[in-house]
Amino acid sequence: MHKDRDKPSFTISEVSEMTELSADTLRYYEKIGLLTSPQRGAGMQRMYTSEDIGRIRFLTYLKRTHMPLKKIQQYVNYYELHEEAQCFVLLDEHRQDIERQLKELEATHQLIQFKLAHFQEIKDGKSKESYE
Amino acid sequence: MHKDRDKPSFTISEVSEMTELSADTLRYYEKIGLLTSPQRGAGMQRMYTSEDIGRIRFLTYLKRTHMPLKKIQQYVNYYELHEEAQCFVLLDEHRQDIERQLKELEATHQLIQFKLAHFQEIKDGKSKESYE
DNA sequence: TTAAAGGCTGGAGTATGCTCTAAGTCAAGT
DNA sequence: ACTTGACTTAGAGCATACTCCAGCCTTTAA
Repeated sequence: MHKDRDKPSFTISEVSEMTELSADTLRYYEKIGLLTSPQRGAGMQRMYTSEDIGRIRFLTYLKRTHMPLKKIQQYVNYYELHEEAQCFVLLDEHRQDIERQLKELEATHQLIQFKLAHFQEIKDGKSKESYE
Repeated sequence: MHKDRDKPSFTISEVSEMTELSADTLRYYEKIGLLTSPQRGAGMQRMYTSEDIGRIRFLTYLKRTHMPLKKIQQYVNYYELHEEAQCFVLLDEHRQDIERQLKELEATHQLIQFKLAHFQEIKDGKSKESYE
């Protein structure tokens, strides 16, 4: 990290470590428009600000909940154009999708607990010959 | 569906409709070993039993909660070999993964609710110029 | 001054999970 | 007899999301 009386800035490998995204992935996200190009330093090196990192963090929240990169891209686009109504729509759709995912995860979680109990019984020898 | 005093059996297109998987996907799952080959009828047509459909349903629970097909394949393999201990391990790993996913979804759900409220305020004109 | 470390670009390659196509078989209805 | 429609196969193609590579440039330390 580089400081000298300006805003702190970070190299790609520092950001990579902080965000757990590879440098390649960070460059890829920039290429496809998920991240705005950061400032460049000596020799064209990317210099990320804390704000850039905040955006990356938000983006990874969306990504980890399976928002497709194309949709994140649209969101970023609208955000940049200050089209809040569109941003709202996209985020609200994703909220609904998250709620659907929660339901599926909960249902499957139950089912798996049930199956695990079943295998546990077999392990304990409580039911020698009962396969479903 | 076909009945004539035997067990009921279903064609691939019937199963496709019931499970919301395309016929191509069903054949693909069979090819990679996620599904055991069903009985064949006249002209080599697949004849799925209710039990087959039960397996497909279980498999889609796993798939919808992001268990990789390779891992489902391993599970099916161990299941067929009656290696319950291995089945247990794989399912328990997936249970942990589901719990991780639930946490991430819940965190992101909160974050999005917050952002949505923010966009709502902008829409209502309550905060004209505040971008984060 | 030179060599190692780290970054740059464009583009090719990979993994996953389907999805589609071509060419053929079979059974039933007209 | 012949057409229609649903099925079969092997294999090619596609979308998504990376991941890696070659070849080059700059900075820094020895």
